[in-house]
Amino acid sequence: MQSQNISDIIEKYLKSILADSQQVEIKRSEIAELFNCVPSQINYVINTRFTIQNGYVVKSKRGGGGYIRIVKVNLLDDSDVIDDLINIIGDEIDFNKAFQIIQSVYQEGMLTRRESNLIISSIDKRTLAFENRQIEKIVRARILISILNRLRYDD
Amino acid sequence: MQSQNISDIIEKYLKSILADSQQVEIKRSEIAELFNCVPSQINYVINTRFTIQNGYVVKSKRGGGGYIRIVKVNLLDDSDVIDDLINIIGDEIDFNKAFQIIQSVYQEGMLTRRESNLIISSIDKRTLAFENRQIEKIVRARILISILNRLRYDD
DNA sequence: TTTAATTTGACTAATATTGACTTTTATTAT
DNA sequence: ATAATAAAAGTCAATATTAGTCAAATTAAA
Repeated sequence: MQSQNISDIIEKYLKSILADSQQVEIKRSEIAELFNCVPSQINYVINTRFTIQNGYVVKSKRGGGGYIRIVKVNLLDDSDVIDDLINIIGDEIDFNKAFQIIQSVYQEGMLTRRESNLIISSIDKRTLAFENRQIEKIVRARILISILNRLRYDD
Repeated sequence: MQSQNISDIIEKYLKSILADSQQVEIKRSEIAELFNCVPSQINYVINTRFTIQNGYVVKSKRGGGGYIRIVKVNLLDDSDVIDDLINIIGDEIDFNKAFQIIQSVYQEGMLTRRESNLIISSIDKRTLAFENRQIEKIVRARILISILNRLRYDD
């Protein structure tokens, strides 16, 4: 019923492989042919759905025998992870990126599902919609950073 | 059997589907065509009849393969307490009042201690400090309301 | 009559798709 | 070894495909 665009379908395909193994290696043109799309669409899928915020690292090689490899990474020490994420966030951040960050923090086990949902509510577009589009992103970054910093210590 | 305006008819149509399943996913333009109205009327119907107070959560995506999904959620018993709190908050709120509200929601057992602390981090004065003092309060009110609305239902 | 609800459409924003062109790497021919 | 060619993947901008917003116009209700 849902996700009828090719990008979502390709995403699901790749993630179904990643459910069983730590990484997946593809040949761009083969996947493009398999799903009847242009090769650059594979890049689009990777750039929008397999970012580091999402917990994936991508490596590729051109030329004969070229490939794209997507590796699922577990982030190591919580405190380092938090530093990295705060750096990624910077001074402003859009909702999609913020969502991905919360998602990966959740997957790290640093937030419960309920906590994640509450945070997502607090930073979503409707909540932070303003005349000034930039303020929205700035506020979102501040909230997120504040919460991540709060996760550095218990109670 | 009165008031057969298009909005009511569309509402009934969607609710008849929701009588059988937990959610309905539509393509805005298709429904608009089906009922011979402009696409934005679908937004009107959703905004006026499928709100969280009524027990619906709406998610959508634009672009190719876009959709609008309406999900029926179980409202928890605290839903009218939440109504009251949202009224108290209004359009803006200072930190102290917000803190009290979170505290009482915590004492009601609707938030864990950790959740409360995360929320407080996200709305504290430093997080929301702005040139304009009023914006701070407005943002705080929005965040708080958004979180309270999220507490109306589980998962 | 006054107010609230509905309808409409022009404009905006987000997301996806496509393809021409570029860059990198490997292989083959000289 | 070196140069030419082939075989990948990358980039980027144009276009297409949705949904969202907002306010004016219209209609219904009080």
